[in-house]
Amino acid sequence: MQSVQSPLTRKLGSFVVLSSAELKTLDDLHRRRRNFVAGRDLMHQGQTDQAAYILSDGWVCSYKLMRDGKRQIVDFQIPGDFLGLRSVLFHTADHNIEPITPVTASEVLASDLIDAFASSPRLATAVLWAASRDEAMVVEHLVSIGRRSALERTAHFFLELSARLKLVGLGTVEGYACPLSQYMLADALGLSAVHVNRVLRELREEGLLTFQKGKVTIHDFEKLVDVADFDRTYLDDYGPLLR
Amino acid sequence: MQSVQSPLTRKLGSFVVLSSAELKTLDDLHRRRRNFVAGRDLMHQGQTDQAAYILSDGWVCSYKLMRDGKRQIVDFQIPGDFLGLRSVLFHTADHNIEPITPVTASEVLASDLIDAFASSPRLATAVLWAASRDEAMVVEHLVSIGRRSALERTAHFFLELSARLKLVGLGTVEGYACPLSQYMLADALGLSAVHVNRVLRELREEGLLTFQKGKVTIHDFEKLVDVADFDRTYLDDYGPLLR
DNA sequence: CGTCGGGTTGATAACTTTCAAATTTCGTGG
DNA sequence: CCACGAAATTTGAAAGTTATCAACCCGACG
Repeated sequence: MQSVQSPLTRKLGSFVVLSSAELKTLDDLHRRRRNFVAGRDLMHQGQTDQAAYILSDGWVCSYKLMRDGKRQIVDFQIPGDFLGLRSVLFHTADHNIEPITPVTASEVLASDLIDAFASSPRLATAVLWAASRDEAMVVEHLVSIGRRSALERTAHFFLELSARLKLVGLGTVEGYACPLSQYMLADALGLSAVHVNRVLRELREEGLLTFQKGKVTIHDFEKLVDVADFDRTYLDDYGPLLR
Repeated sequence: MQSVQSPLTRKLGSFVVLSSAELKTLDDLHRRRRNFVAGRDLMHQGQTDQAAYILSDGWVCSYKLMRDGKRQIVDFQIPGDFLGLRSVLFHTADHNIEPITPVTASEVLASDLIDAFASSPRLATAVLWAASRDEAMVVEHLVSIGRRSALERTAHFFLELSARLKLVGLGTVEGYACPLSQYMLADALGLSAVHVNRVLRELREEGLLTFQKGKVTIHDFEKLVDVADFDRTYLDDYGPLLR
C-alpha cells in the first residue's frame, strides 16, 4: 500500500475512475525499474526489439537526426508518459530517445501490457487514450512549426508544457521547473538557438513569461493564450472519455 | 466474390498474409458506402461522435485551422487509408477532413472494428500497424517542416506520396496522378503558395521531377532521394511486422 | 585559474513571405 | 465550338523573418 501515486496513475486517474484492482495493475507495471544518466541515448533509430518504458522521474526527449547533423525534437516526455510504444509495435525504433535529466523509468514488455489490458479493458482504453493524446500533441507541434511565428510557437510550447505538468502535479498556474537548454528548445521549435534566445527575451519584455535558470514563470496567462492561439480544451478537457 | 481487391486489403496484404476468412472480414467492413463531393468538409473540429471511414476512392486531406485563417494540412489520405480513427477514440474530432476529389468511403463504426478485431487478432495487429504508420508519417512531416529547406521538404513530400501510392497500385517509379493544387501543397508544406511555385520550378529545372496538370513525373529518383535525405526503409520496408 | 557549455548580443546573409500583376487553364453556358 | 469568368499558376520586386557568424559574458567544475 503506497501513499504516493505514480505520475501515470495520476494522469490516467484524472480521466478515468480507476478501481483499486486497476490501481494495483498499474502499480504492477512499475516493476523492473531502470535508471539512466542524462545525455546518453536510451533508445536509438533502427534499434530492434526495444521494450517500452513508463517514465516515472526526469525528462527525456524524442528526436530524429538528419544526415547533416541537424535534429528535430518531436516531443519531450515527462513523468507519467510512455516511451517508445510505437517502437514496440514496429519491432524497430524510428526515433531516438535521450534523457535530459537523470531518469527513472519502468521497463514494460509487450506481454505486460497485453496482460494488463486483459485484466482491465478500462485500462486498455485509458492507455489508448494516452497514446492518442500523444499523437494529438505531435499534430499540434506540426501546426505550430508550420503556421505559427517563432513567438507564437514558443508561447504555445510553454503553455502546452504547463498543461501537461499540471496534470501530473509538477506545475501550477504560476509556473514550473523546466530543465531544458535553449539549444533543446531550438531543436524542438524548429528554430536556431540564437533566435530562441531573442524570442525568450521578447516574451520576457512583453511581460508574458520568463524562462531562466531552469524555471518558467508565467506572468500573464491570458495574454499568452491569446498570443499562442492556444486551445484551452486541447489537453485539459478532451471531452468525456468513457461513457 | 469480387475479383478486385480494395486498396485497404491490398495495403494490409502487403504486410500480413491474410487468410480468406480475414479477407472476407475486411470486405465486410466495406458495407455502408458513402459518397462525398469535393470541397465540402466530411468532418470538422469539435464535431462529436463521428464514425471513422475507410477511404476507397479519391483523396482527402486532414487539416487544422488557425484563428487568423491560416491552415496546416497534417496529411493527405489516399485510397486504403483510415479517416478519423483518433476522433472515434476521443468522441470528438480534433481536426477537419476535406475531400479533395469526389470520394467514396465506407463508414466504420467502433463496434464494427471491435467485431473485426475479435474475429482476427492478426487483423487487429495489421490495423494497429497502419495507425502507427500514419503516426510515423506525421512525425516525418514534423521533421520536414522543422528542419528541411523548402526544396528538400517538397522533394521529400513527393517521394513519400510516391511510396504510398505504389503500395495501393496507384503509382509507379515513373510517377503518379496527383490532384493537389499548389495552395494545398503550400498548406501541407508550411510554405506560401508563391514559394511552392518557385520550388516546383526549381525541381523541374534541376531535372528532378515535374508536377503539372495533376501529374507527377519523377525524372531522377536517385537524385531526389539524395536531395530529400529520404529514408528508403521509411514506408517500403518497415521491418518484419508479424513473426 | 583555465576551460567549457550555456546564454546574450550585434551585424550580416539567406530564405521565405507578401503584394501586385500577368498569364494560363478549365468549366460552363451560349 | 467559342466566349467568358473564375480559379490556378507564374513571375517580379520589396519587405520581413530567421539563420549564421562572431564576439563576449558568466558560472560550474576540475
